[in-house]
Amino acid sequence: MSNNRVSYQEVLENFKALLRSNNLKYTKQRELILEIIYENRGHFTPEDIYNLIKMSYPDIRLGIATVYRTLGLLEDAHIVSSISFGAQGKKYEFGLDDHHDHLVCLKCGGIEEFFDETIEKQQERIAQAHNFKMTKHIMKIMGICSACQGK
Amino acid sequence: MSNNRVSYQEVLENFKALLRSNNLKYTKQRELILEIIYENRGHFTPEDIYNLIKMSYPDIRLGIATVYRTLGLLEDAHIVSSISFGAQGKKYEFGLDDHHDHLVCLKCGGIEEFFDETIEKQQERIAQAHNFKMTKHIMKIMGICSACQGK
DNA sequence: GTTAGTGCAAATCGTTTGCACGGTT
DNA sequence: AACCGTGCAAACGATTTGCACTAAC
Repeated sequence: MSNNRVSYQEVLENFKALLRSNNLKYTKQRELILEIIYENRGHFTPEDIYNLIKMSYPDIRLGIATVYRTLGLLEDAHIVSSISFGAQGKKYEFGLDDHHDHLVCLKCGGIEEFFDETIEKQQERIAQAHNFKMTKHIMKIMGICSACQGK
Repeated sequence: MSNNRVSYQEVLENFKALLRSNNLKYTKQRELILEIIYENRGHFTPEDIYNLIKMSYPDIRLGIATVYRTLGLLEDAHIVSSISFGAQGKKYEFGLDDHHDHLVCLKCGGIEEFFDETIEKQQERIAQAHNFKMTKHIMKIMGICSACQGK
């Protein structure tokens, strides 16, 4: 599902251009956050990302607030997308919000992704029928994943 | 969508029986919370419910914690169901979780409900294809409702 | 040198919890 | 009388914010 075709160089250049055109500054922290989420494909909490960077780059000064601020930036720019877990916070993943959905395991917390054309089409039909201008949709199927069913 | 066929008397008796069979006590607070959410059909935050009760019954002692505790109870018993809005909390509505989904307006915060057989079926197919034991699913279509599109 | 970004700690917000008191059974 | 439920206030956990300092431009 993730967009593996885009090289990190390309992603980084895009990000730099975006920063430039918004009078924002290019900092080591911002680069590292993007790099970490690009390299370690998967779904991470802001704290996960903070810890990964602290581990990989012990000498870089970094506060959790910067991680939150940068993730907001990256999400607005559609470079990363997030999935919400209510009071338990959000998880972020690299990639544009290409309308894929999630299977969430209630036992292990693991996340599988899927894309289903039938559902996408039907959502558009429903929105139309309600005269609703859809900008986003969320679908989560929760249950027990195959790996956890044996336990 | 809501189950208007069930009378309040019936609902209340069910709730009382449930409490009895779990060695829980029947209190004025618990009754009022159920009553308020039954009477005012719609989607309410715990705070909404707290305020509604405070307004309608100024002489009843009530703490917000009791509202949270009772809503948890009612949700476990499938008497009410909730929809989550991330860090912004949950909204509760009367009625069993009969697998209906929501259209959420990003402008006015309003919620419309819908039920779609095609989507329900497709979700089951997807879960099966991933060997996933589905226990619950969430679907939210977000955008601008018809009323807000003029503004 | 100007402006934006940072870490830190304090603040926020929805929710939960410990506890002594009060109500239900 | 026994036990559960309650309100209150403090605790919580994820996130945001005010601020003085630092780094990018």
